[in-house]
Amino acid sequence: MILDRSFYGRDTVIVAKELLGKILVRRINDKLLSGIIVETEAYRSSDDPASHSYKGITNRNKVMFEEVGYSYVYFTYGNYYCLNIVAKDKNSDAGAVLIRAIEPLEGIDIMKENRNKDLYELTNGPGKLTKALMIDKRLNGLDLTKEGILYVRDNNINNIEIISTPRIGIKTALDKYWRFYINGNRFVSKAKPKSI
DNA sequence: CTCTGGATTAGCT
DNA sequence: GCTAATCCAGAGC
Repeated sequence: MILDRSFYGRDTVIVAKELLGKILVRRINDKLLSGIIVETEAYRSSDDPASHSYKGITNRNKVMFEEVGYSYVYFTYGNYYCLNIVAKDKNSDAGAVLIRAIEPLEGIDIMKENRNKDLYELTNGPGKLTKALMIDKRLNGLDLTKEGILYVRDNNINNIEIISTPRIGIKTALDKYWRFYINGNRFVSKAKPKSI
């Protein structure tokens, strides 16, 4: 039921696409907060100038170089955390999938307390969903293939149409269409890539 | 040690 | 559509 290590041990771009429709689960004490992943981006390694791991290993990005299926949480723009899941095939030294948006399922009341916003503004962006789910740097480097405080459940979804576009908020590698989202889903972020 | 800019968001025009 | 807020990581000296 929980996605296992082999799911993440494939090409980062494939995993980004296949994470759409899966369920991200965050447990806080005995409460579950969850949502369907509706928007992702793939960030690879030395072949991807937009990736944190492009120039090699640092203290911040080291989990991207380690075992797949672990969380990579980083802080940005002075206010926000972004959640990634380490994913790469065995020929690649680093890679991760950024979770950009989810569709809330369980724990919506708690998400509203955390965000003080209406339903459609709770989790429709990478910095928004981490706030809604109370994800910060303390959750960096967790094994998401175990049923702990953060994991991803499998889910059977049919008839979704996947759109790919350049990634959001970057200035390089705009020729790589490594952002994926579920067409028509209202919880996808409203951000637009620089070129499309 | 200092400086620069960011895988963003909210709020204003 | 535009931009301030906000602070840390990474790079350069």
